[in-house]
Amino acid sequence: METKPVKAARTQLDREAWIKGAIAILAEHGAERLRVEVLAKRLGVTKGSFYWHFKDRRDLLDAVLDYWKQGRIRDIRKQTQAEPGDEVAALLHTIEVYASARNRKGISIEAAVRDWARRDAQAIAVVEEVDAERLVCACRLFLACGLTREEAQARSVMLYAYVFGVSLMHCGGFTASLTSLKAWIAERIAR
Amino acid sequence: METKPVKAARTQLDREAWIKGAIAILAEHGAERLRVEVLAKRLGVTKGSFYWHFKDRRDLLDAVLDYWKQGRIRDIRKQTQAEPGDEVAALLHTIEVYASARNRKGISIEAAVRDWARRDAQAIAVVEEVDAERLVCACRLFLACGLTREEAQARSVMLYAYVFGVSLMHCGGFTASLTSLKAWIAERIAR
DNA sequence: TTGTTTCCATACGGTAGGGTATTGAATTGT
DNA sequence: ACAATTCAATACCCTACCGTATGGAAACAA
Repeated sequence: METKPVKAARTQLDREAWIKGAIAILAEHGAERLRVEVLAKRLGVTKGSFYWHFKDRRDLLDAVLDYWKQGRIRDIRKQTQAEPGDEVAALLHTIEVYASARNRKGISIEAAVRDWARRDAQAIAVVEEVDAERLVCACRLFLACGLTREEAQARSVMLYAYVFGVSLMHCGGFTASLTSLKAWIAERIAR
Repeated sequence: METKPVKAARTQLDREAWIKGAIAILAEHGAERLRVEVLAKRLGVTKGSFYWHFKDRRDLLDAVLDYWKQGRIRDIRKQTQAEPGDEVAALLHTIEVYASARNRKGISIEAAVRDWARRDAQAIAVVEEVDAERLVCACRLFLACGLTREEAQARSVMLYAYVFGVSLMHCGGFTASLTSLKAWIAERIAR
């Protein structure tokens, strides 16, 4: 159920393979438990290999952060480009992406990075960059809907605060109607 | 700057003193780094003492969770009792509490527990109980404002998702107007 | 006074993990 | 073919912890 050494038809490992493995552990166990020996075991090698690709553990962590940042910014730009008239749909889609069950992995990574950013300076910097990109892109969509700059900014902050917040809530009592509740909320934020 | 052994005029340590120290570490470094030797050093004793008060580390963690749960539920009930007509004020006050700079400690603990609840079963259970209490209390206020049950539930979820989410965002670009943005958002959620 | 209880210190064994040094094997270049 | 490069295994050392065993000192009780 865990730590399955992916002994598959292995070619050599490159830096990116290590980073992807690291992100998997990050999502499952958090940055604190992202250890090089554990990661090596998961990749089916020993840490002797790790220290050929990376200077030390910190080097890996920085690489993970950078990799994540690039991916986020790419996705955000893609999600928020909308034909005139489709802006609300793009906003609703953005909200839906973060609530979607098929995006569990991405949400786990997001949560892990954000928690990481509560203590690590480098993680803070990366999260700030990604958040800035998100807010700018969402803001552009709201402006295209004819809102004032102030309201567009406020709604952008509200949108992302909501999607991040709801991902770490445990609303067991409301589970029955949760889907329709979320739809109601999305409408109130985006429209 | 850290790990200052509080060697103050020490009486004996009781269970609660250990729990309070543990919560301080939890807020600063997260549950993962809440270690008994570190905690003991912070309290100016050795772990020999710890294992007199607690069976093991897990025993401490459970005690911390229970202590936090009781405190949260007490505060929530206090914050959400409002005279008829003051419901909106109570809701706005609730939002403000979680955004307040003078509540940094409480917010740190909240974030640490929520991250903890992404892996630990006991933490999940506690967060579920606390969230349920929060949602019920907020819902009651919204209902008193004359909203439908559906809308009251949706707004409650939105309220708490927002306050938790905004606490872990890094909206550097919008810092200038952030205060007024938050006020706008609070109005839109509570009114 | 003399147990007894309470709280803490010391010492110990055990595991996990970071980082280094060295060797070895496979691939690639010439 | 053979040297250089690339990637990985092994063997170490060292630190941080968890948990236990045991002893000691102070407070309290008889």
